[in-house]
Amino acid sequence: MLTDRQLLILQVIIDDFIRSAQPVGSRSLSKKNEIQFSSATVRNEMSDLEEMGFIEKTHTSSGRVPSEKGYRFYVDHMLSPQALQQQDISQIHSIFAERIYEMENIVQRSAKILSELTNYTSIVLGPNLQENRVKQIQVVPLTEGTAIAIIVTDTGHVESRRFSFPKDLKAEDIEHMVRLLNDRLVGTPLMELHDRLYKEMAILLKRHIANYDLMLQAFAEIMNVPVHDKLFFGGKMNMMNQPEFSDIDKLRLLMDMIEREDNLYNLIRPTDGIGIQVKIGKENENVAMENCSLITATFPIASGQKGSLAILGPTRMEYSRVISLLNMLSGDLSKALSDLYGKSQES
Amino acid sequence: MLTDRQLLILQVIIDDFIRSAQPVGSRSLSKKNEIQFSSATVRNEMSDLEEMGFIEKTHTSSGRVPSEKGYRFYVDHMLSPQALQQQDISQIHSIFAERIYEMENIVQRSAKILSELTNYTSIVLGPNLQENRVKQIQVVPLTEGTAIAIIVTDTGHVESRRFSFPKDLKAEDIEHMVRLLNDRLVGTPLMELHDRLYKEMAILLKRHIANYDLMLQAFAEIMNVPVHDKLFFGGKMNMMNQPEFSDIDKLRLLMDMIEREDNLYNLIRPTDGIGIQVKIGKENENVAMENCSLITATFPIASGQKGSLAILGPTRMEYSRVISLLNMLSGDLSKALSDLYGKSQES
DNA sequence: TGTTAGCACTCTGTTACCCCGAGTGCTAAA
DNA sequence: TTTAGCACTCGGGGTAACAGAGTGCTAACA
Repeated sequence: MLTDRQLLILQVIIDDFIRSAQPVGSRSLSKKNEIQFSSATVRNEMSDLEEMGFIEKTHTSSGRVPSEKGYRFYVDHMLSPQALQQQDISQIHSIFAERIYEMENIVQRSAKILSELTNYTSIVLGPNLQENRVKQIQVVPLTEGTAIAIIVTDTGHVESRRFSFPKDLKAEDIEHMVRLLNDRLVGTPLMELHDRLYKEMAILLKRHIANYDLMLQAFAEIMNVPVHDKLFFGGKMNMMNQPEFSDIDKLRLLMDMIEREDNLYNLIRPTDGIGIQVKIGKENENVAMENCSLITATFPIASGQKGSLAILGPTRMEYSRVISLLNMLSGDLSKALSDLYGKSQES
Repeated sequence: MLTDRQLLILQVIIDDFIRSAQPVGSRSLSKKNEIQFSSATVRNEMSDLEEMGFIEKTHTSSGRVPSEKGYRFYVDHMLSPQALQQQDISQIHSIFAERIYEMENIVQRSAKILSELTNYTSIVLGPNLQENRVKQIQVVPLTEGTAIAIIVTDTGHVESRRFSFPKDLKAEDIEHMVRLLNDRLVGTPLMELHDRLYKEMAILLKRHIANYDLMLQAFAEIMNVPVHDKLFFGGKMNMMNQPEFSDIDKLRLLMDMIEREDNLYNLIRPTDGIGIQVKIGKENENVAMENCSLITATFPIASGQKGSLAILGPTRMEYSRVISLLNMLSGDLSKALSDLYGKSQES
């Protein structure tokens, strides 16, 4: 469909525009080493490329700019997997250099490094808490009427909530209850906790504990873990440096969108497959992101869970580099998190 | 020093400028109801006020703008404690409407509400974790070579850290160690934990536990709680809406400064006294904040600790309203957190 | 002596205009 | 098929003109 020469020209146009953010003209193209024909020839080819919709003009007599279709084609067919610089590689490895045992910590550092390497905004979604299983439940009395309930999961996540209980509740009742909860609920995924508490435990508790309903209610509330997981960000402000957002209104629109986390969550939550997904401009179906591309890497974590890793940048993004970085980091993360999570499945 | 008329004019100028962000001219002033003299008279007075340094011109023939000295005078001598709107009050009370038992939760909500009410950026610093005392230490084994250590403090804060230990360490050894730690360390402020662990516990552990040094090292790391506390933000992006930051470079400078949390921490950490402190423009001694004022409210929490609550806005800030809001909220927070903290001191 | 009207002057922001440079499309020649 | 040449277009930068808002000063007034 496209001649070799057209491919070459398209490639050079996109590469150049990604670097400079300036429309690319025929004359400047013909001066490049890669391109041996005169500007007139280039002009003819550009005219064809424009007709096919791969590039467009910002006004009648301006240079050309890649269209979304152009970027799409570029990403689908013209991306040569670019070798990462040694520097980048060692930066990424530095995340895992220290022996870290907390998922949150690793994930947060990943987000930070990724945003620093790319100068874009990074978003990381760790494994789903909801699928964590209860490892141990504990209650630590704090004051006369309050205590801390602590749930430790098999992956080492600790969830704690303070709650109050009627003052006439006896300490031994609480201990008894905690024992019951542990006997019955260890191994339950957090997502089922609330239900099982009400359905299975209620009867059991009724039999053994006075005032069971208040306790039950307290616990039910504790065990209502948030519906979706925390997103970790890196370089939230980085988009400020992109010339496409020198207009403060566009910037505000985007920032507001980023802050609305549930919205963003839907955009990057793990998809069916594993691997890299690129969404360009309007493909994101969001006005605030019309000038943005979102590259998401979904990676497996032991026990069938998935994590994802995303970079939000202008459509004029360094696709090749970002994809290489994401591929590399998602591989490493996959291993590191699987280590944390997999090991603990044994027990 | 200032005549009544000059006071009046200064007041009106500042009020007007705070509202409109536009330089105020003599003609528009003389049209106001409060002001009964001609524009010429006003001009004479403004000339005097400028000579005294309370207002300044942006260029030779522009209207006047309050100077930092002007704001300072306004804040120090002309602020009439403004009654809050019922709406604001109920918004603030809504923070405490539900019975919440987590400091973090309350503090985060406070920051959010405060930023929404003011359209500025709010920063809240909760009570110092370092002064929390150990209530209970627990270890939950996770996999063969790793476990979670959990420290619960008297205020209900839960700190957890995953750590690894040599595989040949016996379960009973760990239990033994935990018992020892609890016997000796309950009641210790977190800030002393690390030291005491090394100085007092080392000898003790040596006597009772094989491989004590590895365990000790693991625990020491866990108990290294971060040096200063987490800051909670509300409306980080709100400054984008202020006309003084329509220049994206100024905005970037400010945002970078906000992200550098340790820097900010020094600006708002509790000062000697209790109450409201206003820092205007260059008084903050920070280039990024030249056009900003920072209002900090420091409030007491039971047990001699302090919290602080700050609003970062343009120098052209609604001082009166913000101060009223801060006064009110810091009172409520003081009570609420004291409740959480005070009660627990009993035990 | 304090207040005010009047006037000349100053500065900003907007609009209109011009011109240059960069780019295009088309045509005709190689 | 490629290229040189040329007419045309558009944006951006610079300048001039002008209206509007404001000031400072002077002189008159109460």
